[in-house]
Amino acid sequence: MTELGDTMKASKAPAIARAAAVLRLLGKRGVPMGVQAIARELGLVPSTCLYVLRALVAEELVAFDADTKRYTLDAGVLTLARAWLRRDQFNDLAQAPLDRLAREFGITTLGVQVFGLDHIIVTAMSQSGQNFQLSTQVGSRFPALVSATGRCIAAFGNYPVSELEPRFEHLRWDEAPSWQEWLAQVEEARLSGVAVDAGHYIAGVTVIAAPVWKGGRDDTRRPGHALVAIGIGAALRSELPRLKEALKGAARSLGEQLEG
Amino acid sequence: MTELGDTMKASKAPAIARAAAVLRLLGKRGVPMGVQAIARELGLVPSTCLYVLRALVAEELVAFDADTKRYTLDAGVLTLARAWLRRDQFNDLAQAPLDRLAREFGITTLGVQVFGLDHIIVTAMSQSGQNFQLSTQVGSRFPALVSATGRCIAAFGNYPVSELEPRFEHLRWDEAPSWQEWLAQVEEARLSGVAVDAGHYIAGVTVIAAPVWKGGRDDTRRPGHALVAIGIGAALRSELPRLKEALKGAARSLGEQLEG
DNA sequence: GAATGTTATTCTGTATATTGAATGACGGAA
DNA sequence: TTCCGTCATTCAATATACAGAATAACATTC
Repeated sequence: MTELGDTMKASKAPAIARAAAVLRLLGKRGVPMGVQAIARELGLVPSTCLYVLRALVAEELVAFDADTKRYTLDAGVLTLARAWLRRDQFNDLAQAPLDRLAREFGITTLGVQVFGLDHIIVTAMSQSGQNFQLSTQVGSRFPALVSATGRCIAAFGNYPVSELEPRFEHLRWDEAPSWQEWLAQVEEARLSGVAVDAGHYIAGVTVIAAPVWKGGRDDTRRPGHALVAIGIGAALRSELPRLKEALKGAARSLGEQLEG
Repeated sequence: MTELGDTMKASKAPAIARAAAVLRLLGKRGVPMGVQAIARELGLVPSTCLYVLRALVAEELVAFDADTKRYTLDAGVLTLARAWLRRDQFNDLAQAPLDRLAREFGITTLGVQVFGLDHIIVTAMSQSGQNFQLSTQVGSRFPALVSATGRCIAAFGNYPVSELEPRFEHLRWDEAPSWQEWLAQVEEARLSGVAVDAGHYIAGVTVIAAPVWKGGRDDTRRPGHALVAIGIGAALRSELPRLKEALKGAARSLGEQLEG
């Protein structure tokens, strides 16, 4: 599409951009797809698409069913992911405090990695086993500015308002806040060091996020990660102040441990 | 290197083979690496390697530290893996019986995907929480012919002996069986429908593997998956016959459910 | 401070990956 | 059956990604 075209033309290895686009498409769709369908969707020439697919099959990143001539993701992607999980320092260090918080407060906690104003990816998760819990999966992507992490990124990223507003407009919420409300909440997050989403993103669910800076807090740089706590709003209310402090503390000490 | 050269020259999209090789290298090493080091290791020209890396960074599959000029895997690989896990039919269906077996026998169970005679990848795992357990991680790769899965693949894959022997020679075992012993064990697996490795691969540990055929057993095709049970040899002895039957049954019924 | 070994990066001609049209292969409709 | 549309795949011409040398930016060592 147009987005693919941009990343491709700039690069000196456009095949890689195409390959990544194919992998992501196959991941998103989930259903086995034929060459033509993939090519059409991505705006690729069918023959080129075929070569890309063949190369990916050779690498075991894509599986090919010779009978139906359909392609799907293959298990090779798992191997890469495992390697990443094993070596990511944030992930290693985050798991213990996330577990502790989840257990102590009976909530779900997440570690996320921030990709600018585009999106965040969940890289670690812990759930208190007791009863039902909201939960995502490791690897999930969310728009950067949504929910508590969104306010967190806005509050500590030093982005100009002109960059924030257009992105804000496109977000989906259960109970969307107004632009002015949101700005006020961002300002509050900046002052308190923790961002809160009280039922806006998902009705009845409170989300809290604290920024993590490599090597400790540094207001001149943008936080690369965040710790997130998710709980039922009603059940959380009395504990909220304590949880905010606990999350902020965990995020701070985690940041100080990062990068030696 | 030579292997990379082969897959590359055959392909009409060599950049993808290079990209995959870079990703795997970064995954294997775990440490951040510079352009030159990567290029040297893979037998690439530094400039080409640089372009590959830049493309991968643009796709968020590789992270670049501008200060140290070092590259590592990035979280994007996780997103792909998650997409794969969510829609792999074998994985979905395998988890429940794996959990059941793990709990009932107090062992670790695995679901694996077979890649010909090359290797297998662990795609699902279940551990009985009680005490210490041998365990791998989802995403791990093993040589195809090693341990119980190896005998399983040899027994049901209809491979000519001439293809098996050279690969067999290169395997690493705690207590390597002789070629003749191994062939006898393979034959036994063929007759009984389950393969057993009694302390050969890892001393003191018994591994059992049963083949899974899409759409039910079909001796004209090769099994694409297998269920594996891992337990301490001594603790398992009395239960072994029952476990073998249980694993075989689970593998059969799983195969029948696959592919609609 | 000069010299030497690194490193990452830019530059340029050419081998080649990409393209779009042509060819086959298939499946459903008439 | 024969037609038609759609599919995957091959092919030959050309735009371009790539290899290799040259450059630039470092550290380290003398």
